Amino acid sequence: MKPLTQKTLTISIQDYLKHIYELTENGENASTNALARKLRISAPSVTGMVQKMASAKPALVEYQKHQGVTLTKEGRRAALEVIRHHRLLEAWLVQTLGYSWDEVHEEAERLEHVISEDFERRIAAAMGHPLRDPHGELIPTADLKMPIEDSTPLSALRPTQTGTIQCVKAADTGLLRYLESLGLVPGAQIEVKEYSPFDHNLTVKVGRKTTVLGMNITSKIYIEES
Amino acid sequence: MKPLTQKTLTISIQDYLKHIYELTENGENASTNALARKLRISAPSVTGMVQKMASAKPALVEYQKHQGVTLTKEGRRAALEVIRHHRLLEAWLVQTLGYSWDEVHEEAERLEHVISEDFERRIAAAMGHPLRDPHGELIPTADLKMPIEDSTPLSALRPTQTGTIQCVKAADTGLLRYLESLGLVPGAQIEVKEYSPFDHNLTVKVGRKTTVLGMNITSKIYIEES
DNA sequence: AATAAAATTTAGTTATGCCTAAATTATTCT
DNA sequence: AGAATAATTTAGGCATAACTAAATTTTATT
Ligand SMILES: [Mn+2]
Ligand SMILES: [Mn+2]
Ligand SMILES: [Mn+2]
Ligand SMILES: [Mn+2]
Repeated sequence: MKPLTQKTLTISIQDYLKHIYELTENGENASTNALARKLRISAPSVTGMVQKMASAKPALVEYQKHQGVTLTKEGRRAALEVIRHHRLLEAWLVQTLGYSWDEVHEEAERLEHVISEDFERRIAAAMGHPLRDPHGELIPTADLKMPIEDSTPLSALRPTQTGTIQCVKAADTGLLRYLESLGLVPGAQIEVKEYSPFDHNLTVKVGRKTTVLGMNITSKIYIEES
Repeated sequence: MKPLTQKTLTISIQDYLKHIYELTENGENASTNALARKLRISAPSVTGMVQKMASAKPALVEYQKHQGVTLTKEGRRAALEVIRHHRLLEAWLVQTLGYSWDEVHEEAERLEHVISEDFERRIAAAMGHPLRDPHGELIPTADLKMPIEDSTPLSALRPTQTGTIQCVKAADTGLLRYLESLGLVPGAQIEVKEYSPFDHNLTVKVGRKTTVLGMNITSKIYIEES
């Protein structure tokens, strides 16, 4: 009874799609090696898999030797499906089971591949169809469109600019805990106080705290300017 | 960082363990063919898998050619782990997402293999450590002991005996919906009115309804006599 | 343009977990 | 007991998805 258009994809393929989406969405090239690093799989294994995904019945990716892959319409839809599951699950785990934002990623990573569309609809409805996950990342809509993100990386701001943290693009537990301890969470008001050239450090005021942040961090925090 | 005692078992092996537990718990012999039928896997495949499970590092089953398998202490623990996940999940899906008792089984069947111990603890705590799932089946305790079920199959009762439905051992959606429509759900008070020998039908009064039930059904409904 | 370095692909293996067909063993019937 | 039947196991394959080592192609450097 499963629709022919949405033949069930293996967990591996779902993971490939998700990571290809993330790479290409950031403007990066989804090359074999980039994917291999991201998926923590050897490059030859990735080559084999992308070849398979390219020659699947409805192709999931377009693939040119030595050029990396791009998602087809089918592949993009499937990727957004997985990402929607992941982000809804993260929101659900925080809202109903008291997970903290640094604990949800790993759990969602496993659940995203096995929940039914019914489960997806139920948690979305129970939460009132949230727009963002606990890290502030946009949740693809039920019809699998990715809303447009209008925030800018903190790393692009300069002294006297102010704004609200919209989203933190990170999954690492340690980093997330550190950011939380500094008050760097979605919704927080910030003001850029200083900029050091060469090392690109930013001195940022959050609440009554002032902290110096390196590019490693400022590139992952997205701000809606005010 | 995963404890050596609880090396992660594959989803297939978890399913084998669960089905072996269910067969042996009901006093049935967990023969190759019985398992093959229950798991909907060919008999040769089952032979291969039980051989593997028997020669695993801490053996999960004891296996004698042509004699079927029994669980080792390790295997039993692992089976109860999966069953605890399944039943807690069913309860959770009903209590927090409004699933009906006939919808939960399939979803729990997939989730049971991927939730973390942390997730398990959180849903158990959130529900106040429930003793039974939505079908009334006992949930193994956190330290993986199966509580003792003292109810008896409805099929063993005779006219004038009364009791409360404790549990319905069924997963089939159609059957569960039918039983619900008759009020045959855990907690319902029933009275046996008539017994037809040879076909073993029972005429049962539930609330103000009276129904005739065949062995197929009465053997799956468990009663606490009163 | 030639060479060195990096990225990518091909070739050949491995582990899981399933399958069918054929052989074997156990059980039941005459 | 001997034959028929049923249950079980062995043998040989296949699909998926990983791996390493070696070959190839592309890109960067001199
Ligand atoms: Mn995440
Ligand atoms: Mn979905
Ligand atoms: Mn169930
Ligand atoms: Mn558990």
